[in-house]
Amino acid sequence: MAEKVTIATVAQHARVSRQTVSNVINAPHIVRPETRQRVQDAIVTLGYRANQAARQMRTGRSRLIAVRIEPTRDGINGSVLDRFLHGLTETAEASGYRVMLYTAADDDREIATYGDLLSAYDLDGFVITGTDHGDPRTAWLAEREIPFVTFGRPWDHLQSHSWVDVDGAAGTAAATAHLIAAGHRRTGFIGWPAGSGVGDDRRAGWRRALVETSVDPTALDAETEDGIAEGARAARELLDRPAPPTALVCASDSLALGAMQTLRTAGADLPVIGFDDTPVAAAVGLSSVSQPLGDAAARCVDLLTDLLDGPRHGPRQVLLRPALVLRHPA
Amino acid sequence: MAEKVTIATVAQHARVSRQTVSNVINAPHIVRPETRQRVQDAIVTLGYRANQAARQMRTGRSRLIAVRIEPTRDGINGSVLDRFLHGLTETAEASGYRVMLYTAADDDREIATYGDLLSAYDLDGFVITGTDHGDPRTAWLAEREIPFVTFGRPWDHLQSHSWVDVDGAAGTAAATAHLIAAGHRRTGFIGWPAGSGVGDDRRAGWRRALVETSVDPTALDAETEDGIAEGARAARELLDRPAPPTALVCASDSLALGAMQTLRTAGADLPVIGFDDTPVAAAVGLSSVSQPLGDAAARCVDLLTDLLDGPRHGPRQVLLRPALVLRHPA
DNA sequence: GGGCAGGATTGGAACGTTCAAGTTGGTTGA
DNA sequence: TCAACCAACTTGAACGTTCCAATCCTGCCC
Repeated sequence: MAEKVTIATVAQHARVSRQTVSNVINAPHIVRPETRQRVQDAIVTLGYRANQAARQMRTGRSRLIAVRIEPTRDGINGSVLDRFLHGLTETAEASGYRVMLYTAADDDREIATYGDLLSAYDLDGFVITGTDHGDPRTAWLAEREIPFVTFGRPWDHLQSHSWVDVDGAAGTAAATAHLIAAGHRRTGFIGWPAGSGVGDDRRAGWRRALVETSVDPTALDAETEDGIAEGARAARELLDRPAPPTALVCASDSLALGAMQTLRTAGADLPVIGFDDTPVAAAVGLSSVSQPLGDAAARCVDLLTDLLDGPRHGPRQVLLRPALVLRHPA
Repeated sequence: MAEKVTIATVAQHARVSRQTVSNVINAPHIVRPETRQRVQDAIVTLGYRANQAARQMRTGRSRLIAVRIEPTRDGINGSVLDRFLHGLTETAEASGYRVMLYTAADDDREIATYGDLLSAYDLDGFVITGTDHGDPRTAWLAEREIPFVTFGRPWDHLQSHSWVDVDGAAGTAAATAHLIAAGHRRTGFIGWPAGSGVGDDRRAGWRRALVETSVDPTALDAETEDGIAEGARAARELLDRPAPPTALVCASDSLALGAMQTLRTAGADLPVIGFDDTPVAAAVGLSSVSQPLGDAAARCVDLLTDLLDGPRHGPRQVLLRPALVLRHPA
């Protein structure tokens, strides 16, 4: 094992003081180019790497950001997190940050974990996913002025903190417009009960697209909880109506998958478009609205590092457009 | 914001020295019970939490373990990582460790990242997934005596380091036995080309189950790369043989899914069992061999903390039995 | 040539913890 | 009676970095 190389080793090797080495690293512009070069050479030669713990103790900053890894929800939608985490880690690395994971069974314990992570590890910031109306977590963080970004809009006060989200309405609108263009004026929708921000948003996009072509959406709308069985049931119910839809847009791939099952057993051949572009959709040839998760993760890191490193400007928001992925059932 | 509470604050409050507080935390048995209680009360009252950075600087240990988050492979099998990570994080927390993520495009860069993580963050250990024959990463770590555990057997020298794995052969054997018990003596297998440790293992289980009932496996075996289309092709090829199988076991859910497609279009109704129990399998009602990922993750952490905290004993190995999840296609 | 401004560099101190080497005070044993 | 010992606790130093204040140059102007 090689000797431990510290800032002092580098200083000695480059015949300068510790502080000058530190300056080369943290404020290169105040060091004379000639000296800077000599120090940089020494750093490379010795393979020096700044010790984060020591830096952290002095500065109080850890260059660490925390993300919660959720106790795998229904599984079918869960795999979304994978891609998001990967994007997050990758972008964070590029900005000199690292990602730390944590879990929590509920909001209260999650908040307790914040305290722990902050005082024990000096965490710099948080990325929060799956926010709800009046989320206690964001309130807690905001109150203490701890930097954080949410992936998902706060549906109550849109401007109060930084967030990144995907424009679900634009996604369902695009899906609906695609079906209308293919001749399906009566495109139905299976979505979640009103009240969830995300669900309402996705329904709104579908509704908008229909209204734009002067079709009344009310008779083509089905509300149900998420799930394959629920989707199947809702599809059956829609087909039994007086003027059934000739195509379907769904708020999730789970619902869409259920709908496809109903259609197959009923021998009906309506096009269905899901939401989230999960692996399942790809596997069964289901068209779906795809969230740009890599981008979303990258923007989350950007907004967070903005809060951490950047000059003091208020919170920022980013709304990304999803893409429509068209497939043909096998 | 509350005043920062350090070990000195606690010491003052409990009328003891810093060191005694430190002892209460790290070596309680050497402190008189009475004093210990007083210190512990002070800790609770003040809400003291040991600063990791300071501890780390002194001890050289970070209580951090690193896991790679992979650049989402084919998606269908990828969602396995989610559950594994969650289990890892949860168990690590219980043992007082935290999980840090990293990415790397290839083995070389992964090794470079090890160096970075070790010298900058003083990482205590690594959990490595997806190991291959003669993996350069494990060699690098072993050479430097850095604690690590792999999820997946090293297929060359089984005893050289700690690992956790799932007994794939037991899984396919159970699946095959189940089908045989249902009357399918000619149970076929679709697996990957010989040479991959995991693939060969899964094939071996199927083969063993057949041989036990005196059926010759050779004519019922198909080799192909992983993928839905490949699975479909292999199934067609198997069905065209002189004595086609009456049931199928597959090395992955992707292959199984492809096989199911072929069977449906061919109007054949053979039972199919996949491997990994991915969300896709659950969605389409595919029976599958389920890996106990939560357990596996927990055991990984156990073995790693064993290496880190425990008394010096050699590497250990854990082989977990997978479970057969039976479903009925919708 | 002496004074001065300002950029470049330096040395001491501090962050919060644990290690190593103490100091106390009480008990044992010859 | 006093050395030796032990348990319980304390004190100073060190980990590697950055902050802060001080010092050293260098060139410029009068």
